[in-house]
Amino acid sequence: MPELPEVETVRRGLEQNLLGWKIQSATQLHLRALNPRSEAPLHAIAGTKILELRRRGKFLWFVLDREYALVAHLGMSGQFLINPDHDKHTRALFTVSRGFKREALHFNDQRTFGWVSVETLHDGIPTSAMPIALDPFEPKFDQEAVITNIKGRHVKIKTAILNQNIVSGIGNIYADESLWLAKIHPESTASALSRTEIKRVLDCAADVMSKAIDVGGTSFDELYINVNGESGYFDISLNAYGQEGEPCPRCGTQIRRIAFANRSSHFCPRCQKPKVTSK
DNA sequence: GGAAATGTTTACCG
DNA sequence: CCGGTAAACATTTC
Repeated sequence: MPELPEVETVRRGLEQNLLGWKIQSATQLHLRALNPRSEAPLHAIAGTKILELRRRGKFLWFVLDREYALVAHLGMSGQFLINPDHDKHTRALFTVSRGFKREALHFNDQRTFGWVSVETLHDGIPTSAMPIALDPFEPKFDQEAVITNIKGRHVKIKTAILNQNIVSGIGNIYADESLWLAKIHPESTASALSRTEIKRVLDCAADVMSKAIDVGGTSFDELYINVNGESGYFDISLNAYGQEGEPCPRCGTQIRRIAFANRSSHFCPRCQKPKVTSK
């Protein structure tokens, strides 16, 4: 469940189910399941208690009653499942307990781009998330600074908002949805946009992701589900992403799909006119 | 068989 | 060194 709203959905699910629980065992089952930059083997967190579940952008971590935190990035297909009825693609396995209760927490990941790691915290942030920018929902998110940063770049606006070092949490779905809502063409040059337009994109991103969180994120299939296996419902609210050929909900013009960085961009050719400068 | 899929890292270039 | 771009990573499905 990969973008900010899906990661937040997982964070809430873990929080509701496992806060205060003890991690009895932590086992790595796949070579790539542990981030190479992990500061300790996975079993180093055995015996710890889960105090807090935190998130920045797409990074998720368990605060424990020990020096180390359990950090996770879901990549393209990672998921946390509590007592699933299958072992499909389980890359790491945790046994958790509270009193006499005992449950299995699976980290599953079909495409193995996701990972877990054991890391120290620095001012509350794990080492691997240090270079990651704040996401739009953090109280200290400095929108003015982000606008200035984006305005100074000679890249497509979509590239800028996907850059996790500028603003974190936005992925391909919510980038397309944010730009559609803001009426900005994904290939517009960032520096060619006004501060007002860039602000609109950021405001729309927060708006879209907030609404997605409210309904449990976007689930197209079984790959993107909550810790209890439930799907999110935001897919029915998508206006641009995956809507090629469908009428734009605003003006009726057919949504167009174009290639973008080994993937796709979806936009309304009438509502979203490109604003481009060569250099 | 080719293309595409909700992500990040790395090498490479000017 | 910097900013920017493109390929690579792995697996599955259409």
